[in-house]
Amino acid sequence: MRTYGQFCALAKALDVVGDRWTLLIVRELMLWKRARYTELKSGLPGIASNLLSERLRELEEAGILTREDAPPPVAATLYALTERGRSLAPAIRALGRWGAPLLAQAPKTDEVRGHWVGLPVELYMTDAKPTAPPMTLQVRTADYPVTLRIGNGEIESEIGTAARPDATISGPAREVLRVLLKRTTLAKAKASGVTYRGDRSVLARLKPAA
Amino acid sequence: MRTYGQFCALAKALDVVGDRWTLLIVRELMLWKRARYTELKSGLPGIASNLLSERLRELEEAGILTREDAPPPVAATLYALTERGRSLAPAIRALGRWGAPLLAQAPKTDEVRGHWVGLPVELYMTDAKPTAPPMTLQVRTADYPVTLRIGNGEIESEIGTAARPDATISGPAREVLRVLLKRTTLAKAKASGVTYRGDRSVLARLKPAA
DNA sequence: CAGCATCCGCTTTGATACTG
DNA sequence: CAGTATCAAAGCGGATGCTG
Repeated sequence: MRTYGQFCALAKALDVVGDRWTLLIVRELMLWKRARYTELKSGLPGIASNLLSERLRELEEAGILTREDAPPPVAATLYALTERGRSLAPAIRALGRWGAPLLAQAPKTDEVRGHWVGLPVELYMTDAKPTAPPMTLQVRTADYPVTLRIGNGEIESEIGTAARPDATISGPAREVLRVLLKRTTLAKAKASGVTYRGDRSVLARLKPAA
Repeated sequence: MRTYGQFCALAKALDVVGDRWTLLIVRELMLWKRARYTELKSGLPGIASNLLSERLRELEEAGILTREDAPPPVAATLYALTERGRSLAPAIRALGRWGAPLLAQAPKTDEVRGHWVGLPVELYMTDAKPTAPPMTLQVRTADYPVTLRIGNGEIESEIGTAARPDATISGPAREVLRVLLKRTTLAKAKASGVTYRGDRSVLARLKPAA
């Protein structure tokens, strides 16, 4: 491993997570909680297969993630963050907040994944009615579905479907994200292909966090 | 410039500051406020000269820093962060906090620069007596001197000497840093070559920030 | 001397192919 | 599906040279 060899906390952090793709792999694991190799690859468009496998090995050695063999029926390796890995959340949040304004000028050719919407919603939005009973919003875009659980003042995102969501929002990921982040209204977004079914008050519970 | 091509705030941030050395250059500019090329290079041991010049050009294009020619007498280029560049502070802080535990196992061969102590002190310490009049601590290590101004609940570090500091701490950078971060006592540090002259209450004003 | 630009050998990354 | 193998291209580090 190439290191900076500097007695500096920032340099030490970059020694571990400063390589290309590394923080994006951590992002994927934050969203997936537990993911298999191909799921990670699908969320990292453009990564070379050998690079992903090399990074996963380095991150395991650094104690950022663990690999565990799934139980017999499916026979696969599952990757998950360790506590140390999850503690990267503040850094990812800070970098994400810094980078968010750049999304406005993002080229249309940028790759989008439906499950990415979970990250900004968790990072930038909060529960507007912490004392109300928890609600569930199902997000459906082109690829993986995402379930948002809003309650107790917190928002959690999880990849997958919910049994009985209070509402469902569907459409192109970029437009759906704009609605969830309150960058546009549902009415305007409908023209861009966004549809919403169910309880409108779920959407009303999303509030920008400071 | 190589980009990830992902519609994701984190990826966008890494497109700009994810290259090798880039965040360390920003760190240097946070400490120097305004620095010339050779000053930057001295704080980035190991960087190739052409890489530094390339990164500076990229960062200027990205609006992270500006370059201005110093007034005639000295004829040099001065680099300084823009507001956008300074807004990377939360990200650097978060990454630094994450990396700090790794310093404990840092090899003795790691490079150290005296002015680096300014960063952790600004990031992790706070003014224990916000209402007391401001005080000044002069830090002297092998290379550049650093002035710490403690007052109004804040700590500011600046490279350079103060006219009449309330106290002066000198010695090897690593040991001085341990004293300032309260990882050891002044008495114990004296055995490692740390000396302290002046008002002891300056040191008492440094308190770990949460 | 400050601030690069050039050249060269080495390492890392990217794209694709291949295997249990 | 979950990687490993291969190889070309790009990036990096170190040395050196150039220009005010």
